[in-house]
Amino acid sequence: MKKDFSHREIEKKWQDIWEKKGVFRVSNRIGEREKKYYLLEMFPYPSGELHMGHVSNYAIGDTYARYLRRNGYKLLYPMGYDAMGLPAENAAIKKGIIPSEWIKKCIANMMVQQRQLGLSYDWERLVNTSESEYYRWNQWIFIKFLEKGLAYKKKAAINWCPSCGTTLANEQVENGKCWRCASDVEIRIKEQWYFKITEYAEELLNDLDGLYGWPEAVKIQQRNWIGRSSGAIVRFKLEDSDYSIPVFTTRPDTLYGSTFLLLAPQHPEIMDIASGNKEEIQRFINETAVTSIKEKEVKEKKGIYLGINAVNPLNGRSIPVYIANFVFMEYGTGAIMSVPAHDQRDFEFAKKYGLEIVEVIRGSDTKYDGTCAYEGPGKLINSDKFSGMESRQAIEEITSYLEETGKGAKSVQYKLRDWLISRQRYWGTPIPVVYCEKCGIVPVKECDLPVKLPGDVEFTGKGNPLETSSGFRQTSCPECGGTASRETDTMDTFVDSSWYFLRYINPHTSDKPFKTEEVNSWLPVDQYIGGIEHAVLHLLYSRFFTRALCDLGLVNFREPFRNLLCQGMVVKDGSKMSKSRGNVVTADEINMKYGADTARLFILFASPPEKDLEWSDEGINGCYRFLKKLWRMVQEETDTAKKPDEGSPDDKFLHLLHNSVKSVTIDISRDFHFNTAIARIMELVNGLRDYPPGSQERRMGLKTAVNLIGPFSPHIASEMWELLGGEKILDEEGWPEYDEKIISRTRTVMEIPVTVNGKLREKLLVSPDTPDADILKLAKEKEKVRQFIDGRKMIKEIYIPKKIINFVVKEV
RNA sequence: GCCGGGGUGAUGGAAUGGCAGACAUAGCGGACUUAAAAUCCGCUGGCGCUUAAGCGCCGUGCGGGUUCAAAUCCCGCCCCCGGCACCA
Repeated sequence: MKKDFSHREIEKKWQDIWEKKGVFRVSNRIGEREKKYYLLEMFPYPSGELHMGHVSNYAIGDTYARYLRRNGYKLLYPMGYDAMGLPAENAAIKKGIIPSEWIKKCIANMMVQQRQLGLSYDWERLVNTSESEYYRWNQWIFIKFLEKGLAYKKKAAINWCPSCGTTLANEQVENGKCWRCASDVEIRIKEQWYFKITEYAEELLNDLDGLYGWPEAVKIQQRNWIGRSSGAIVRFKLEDSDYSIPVFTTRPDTLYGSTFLLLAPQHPEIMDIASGNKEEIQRFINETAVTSIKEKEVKEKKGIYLGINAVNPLNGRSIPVYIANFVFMEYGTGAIMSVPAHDQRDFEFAKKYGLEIVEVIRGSDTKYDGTCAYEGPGKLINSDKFSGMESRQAIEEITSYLEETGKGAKSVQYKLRDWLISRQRYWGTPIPVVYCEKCGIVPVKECDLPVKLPGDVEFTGKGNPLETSSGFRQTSCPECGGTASRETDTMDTFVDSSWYFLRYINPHTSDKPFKTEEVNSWLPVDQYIGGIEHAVLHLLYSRFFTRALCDLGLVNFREPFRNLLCQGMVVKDGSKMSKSRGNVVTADEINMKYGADTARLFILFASPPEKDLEWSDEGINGCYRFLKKLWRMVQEETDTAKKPDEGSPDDKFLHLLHNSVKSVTIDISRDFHFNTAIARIMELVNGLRDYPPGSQERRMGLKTAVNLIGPFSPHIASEMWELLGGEKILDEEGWPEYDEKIISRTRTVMEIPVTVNGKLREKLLVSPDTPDADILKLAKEKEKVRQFIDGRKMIKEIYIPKKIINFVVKEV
């Protein structure tokens, strides 16, 4: 009799069987009676080494995948690699390895480790975004976007990461630092390519309401990021000029209190309207416009007078026009009307430059007191015919008045900016346009795609390596055939991940990105699993892409991910496990010691999936012990010559069995509470010790326990299933069923806690068919209960059937 | 500052209005063993009473409230984590 199991042997055996039999492959055709399910994990950047954070992500997905298959779903469960991006390029700079070679090795390593974890992907659908067969479709989509006006080029203030040597989208700057390398981001002016995500701002916002399967936290983050504000655009005419300056405000009710205007330093019309010292103004602009946005601290407010005044459109007052360093060009109209009495920023500015402050809103309990702005709502004062009105109403009426008199209009603005996709790096998708002196910007012809990354480049660590290729840049114009130069910017790698989930359906299709009909039949993704750090990045970009592709007629749905599970981070020493932080516990080291089955079981048992987990080996041994125990019981069982007895198993056992199956099923399917599901399986196994080897209870219970543990620890479960005489391999077996009727029929005794004034005094054991009145009577007869009710006045007798009794008594 | 999420034994966690601490880990005690490992059994929230079986009181960040009953709902506060941060 073998005592312990050899995880290495068993895991290898079953991985080979699964692969040989192609158990997890799935065809694109969905039969009429088949229930399809698309389960997806956020694909990884192939760092080359899996750590426990990855294991957590994949264990959640794979366990659920195996559960779904066993419950009759036709399951699509693919894996791929987000293989473009800076780390590979940095490796090239540091170690002189070509990125494509480097990344191939990394992917190979990742795949080996993923297989060793026993993940049940359909490997034939592998997607690698760094292959030209993938990224050519980025280029193709780019050209479609260009044709539709969804891709465009503009010169604007951009975020520049000096360490990565490239521009960044707004979403990729966190607290003024680069999301990848945490360097301070600088603001520069640069001409760059953008995707027009703002075109979908309203829809991206509104449709969040329909995403019932998404965590509220993610939806809120997206809502805040999109940042919708409604208000009015008000035009301020300049004195002695035909110019007027439009400003956006959410508080038209404060318009009478507007005593100056502020323009963003980058405002394009400054030099046309300024009449002060232009040199000084230019100096101010230079100082403030291009700067670092490193800040937790709010910068000191600074401004400069333009030497010109505007007219307040309501009261005709002459008000000065300034430039101010805290006004954003990218938001609203790049100009604001300042109401110092009712906006703290304007208040500070007014104090600094000695500008007039006029109170126009008076709140009921707080109001403007001269020390700081009053920003709340209230009754209007000093506002002509609007005086006395409440803010809410005044906003409406003043806006209508502005519309009637042609001085303004209702307006909605968003914080969301267009997605800057240009990157000055090599290891990304070349943007497929050329610059022709005669024809201007010309897209590469579809038939000439892909524009491949050239091999003859130098990685010096300075500048864009693409510019060092001798042949890449020089090309001919697709329109006129004349000499032209190729764009050397590549795309943000978030472009790759914005549609990879569609490519899994047709990973090898070479004449289009994917087959629309098949994609429509599988998508949206039924369950997506990934980290919350992508709440606004990848998840917002993908929602935008899906809509844009829908409007291009390429898909027929607008939301890509129906349900979203954000798993918690695996944390070590206080920060997220990652190779760059050097705090990883690798999947390999855990795997060597305990095996994949234990590693998976433990990480799922340690906490519910959405919670962060501070990694610790403490406890993993418990899961290892549990599997060993189960294994030993199965060995005992197969060693027993005795045939299981006939007749029906005892009620206590049946109750335990069916209840266990029920709990495990509910815990997995309702809310991914794998930790409690595993606890229930442990209880079942512990309960089986009451029955001797060879008894039918033991035999039945073991089979069920092995079956239930299958999704979590698939190798050893498959092996045990075989040992127990399972005919099919476990992953092709059905999921155990439970019978609610058996659960209630076999409930032999009911334990009813009896409390007096809410304090537990006794537990009453009764048969489940005892009438309620008798239960109360029995409870009152109990010695322990009488101690607390005798001689006192009974106020109330509460019996919540099958749950609890509470007697409310009063001292007399 | 604003918006989220959270705070339960020594530890990971369970319980979402009805027995607080399931299931584990760690610890302690015992069995087996020459010994250790492995395995198995028992105990394990705090305080107090009791020779003992047992019993009582307290206890889910803090303070109040609702309720027959609160970790769970409501109000106020403290602390931790995450996101946003001069967006007019």
